[in-house]
Order: sequence, then structure tokens, then C-alpha cells
Amino acid sequence: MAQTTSMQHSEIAAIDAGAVLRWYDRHARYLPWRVSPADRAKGAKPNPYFVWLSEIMLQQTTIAAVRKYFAAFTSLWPTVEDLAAAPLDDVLVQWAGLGYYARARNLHACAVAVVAHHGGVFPKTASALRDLPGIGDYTSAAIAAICHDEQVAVIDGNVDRVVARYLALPSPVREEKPLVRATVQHSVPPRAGDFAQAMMDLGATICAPRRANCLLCPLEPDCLGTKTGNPLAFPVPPKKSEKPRRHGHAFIIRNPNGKVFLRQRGPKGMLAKMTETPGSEWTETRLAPAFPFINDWHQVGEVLHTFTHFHLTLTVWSVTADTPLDEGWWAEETRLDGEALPSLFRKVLKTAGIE
DNA sequence: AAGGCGGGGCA
DNA sequence: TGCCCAGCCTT
Repeated sequence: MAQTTSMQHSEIAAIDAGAVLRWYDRHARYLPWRVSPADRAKGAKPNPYFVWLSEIMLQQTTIAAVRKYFAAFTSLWPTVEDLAAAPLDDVLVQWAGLGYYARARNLHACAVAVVAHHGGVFPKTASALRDLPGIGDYTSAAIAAICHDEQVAVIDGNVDRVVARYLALPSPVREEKPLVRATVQHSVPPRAGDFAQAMMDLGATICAPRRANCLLCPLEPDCLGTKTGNPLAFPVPPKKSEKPRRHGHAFIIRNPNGKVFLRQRGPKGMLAKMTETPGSEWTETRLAPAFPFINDWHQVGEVLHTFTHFHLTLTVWSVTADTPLDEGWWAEETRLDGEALPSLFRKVLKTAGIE
């Protein structure tokens, strides 16, 4: 077995890290949480709090979407101590619209843990970072490499794609994970942080999902994907599963004072602890609407609109209520900025002209 | 190992 | 419309 491991090791293809770094030194993207390669060469180090915050926000989220949120968070909470001291509800308000709200809950829990268990200083190794909430294989490696040049493999969707093309991998990335990891780990140079960011920039600007600008790519000379004549054939897409469509009802309840009724969702599941307009369960078959607070809802309500959000088809009702309601609060229609309203419920309110 | 999570942008 | 984006967590 040891011999087999040795043989496999000798067969692992390497990425030309020198070529990648030379390209990065000229073409690095400037981002607010980043230290440029030139400043890095002078000894400048990135702020681990900024790097961590940006990495969490960037999970399955584009840079364009993250910019404003990063600016707002660092303005409100300049340090991890500030973030840890903030109420979770305030963090959810600021996160509203960015999606994947478990990230916001884990973000806050992680800040609290860093302050409570690490003296307000982020751990320096990928292994220790990996134990914090919301930090997995990718994010732990990214922080350790970018902040401390730990020579770990940093593998995100960009790197998966670059390597899948570079090696012309015949199977979906999920099945090729060990080979991708071995290849990247085998290639990490001492400038591990710049290398990690370079590979991601390469995937974002040259070796992009639907466009490969091979003429400008530092890896082109050895790229097997290019040699096949169709690098865009990689990575091979996984089989996609059908998702059932779900149906639900949402109620826009307004009182005579022109306020709208909102409430907080439960602590588990979809959009946990976020603000919502009251509604029904979401089921696979279309349900007759039932609203717990108003027995004769159908006498005072009317359908405003029906729209689809992901796999959810939502029917929006307008309801007038003149009695106090429990389990929620009445909000000024013009002051929804202070609510932890996900995009879904902002869409609901927008159908009634409330924004 | 697979599925759920949420939203925006772009071809 | 479908796919992708600096993935993580749960079952």
C-alpha cells in the first residue's frame, strides 16, 4: 500500500505556481478586503477579521452582491469584538437580502466564539479555524493561506473549474474531489495566500464558467482541456435532480393607521428567525389559505398577486385588520429598512406598493 | 453521499 | 429559464 501511495504521488500533475504568481502580480483584482501582491511583498498583512467576513459573505455569492454588505458591516462593526457584542437580530437586519441566512447566524456565533475562546484573535491555522461555526474546508484554508501563508489547498468553485479543465477531468467535480485536492496541495508555493487568490482570480476572469480566454492564461501551455479543443466541456456537469414545486399563501395585513403586520419566523428551518409577512405552510399541493389570526379572512381579503420565487409559488393576499394581533408587530410601511426582511418578503410587500 | 439553503446576474 | 457564484451543515 505504501508503494501504491508513492507511485500515485509521483503521478500527480502539478500546476505551475510560478507562472500563476507572475500573472497575478500583474493582473490581481483589487478588493476592499485584500492586500495587493505589491504591498504583500513589502510585508503587509491582511486583516483576518476582514478576510473572514468577506469569505463568509462570498460563500455562493458574487462579489458584486457582497460589496455593499461588506462596507456596511465593517462600518457598523469595525472589529470582531464589535460584531460579537451586537445583538444577533441586528446582524440579521444587516444581512437581509444577501441570502443563506444560516451564514449570518453562524457569523455571529463565530464572532462570539473568537472573543470568548481566542481572546478576540482569529486562530492562525486552518485546522483550528475549521472548528469555528460557519467555517468549513474552503474557508478555513482560505483564511489561513491569505492571512498567514499556510501552505494549504484552497479549493472553491473557481479552483474546481480551473483544475477540471487543466486536467480535462472526465467525471463531475464531486467525484474528482480527491484528485483536485491532491493536485492543488501538490502545487502550493510559499506565497500560499497570493497563490490561492491568484487561482480564484484566474477562475473568475480567465477560466470563467462560460468563457475561457486561453490566450491570456498562464496555464495554457500544459492545459489538457485546451488540447481537447473544447475546454468549456469541463467540468462535466453533474446530474440534476427535479425539485418539487411548492405552494403557499402570504398575507399583507394592514390596519387603519396604515401600518403593516410583521412577525419573526421560527428558530429552525428556512429563513429561520427572519422577519416575514404572516403566511401559510408551504406544501407540494395547492392549499386553501388559512390564517390563524382572522377567522373570516376571506371576507376581508383579496388576492393581490401570484408570483414564483425559486420553487415556491406564492399567492399574496391583502387583508385589513382593525383588531390587535399577537406574535408580531405593526411596522411603518416607510421604515422597513430596519427589519430583517429577506428578499422573498420584500417582493411580497412590493406587490402592494410597499417598499 | 446527497440535499437544502436564497438571491442576483447573465447568456 | 438555467446555471453559477471565494460553501456549509445536516441526514
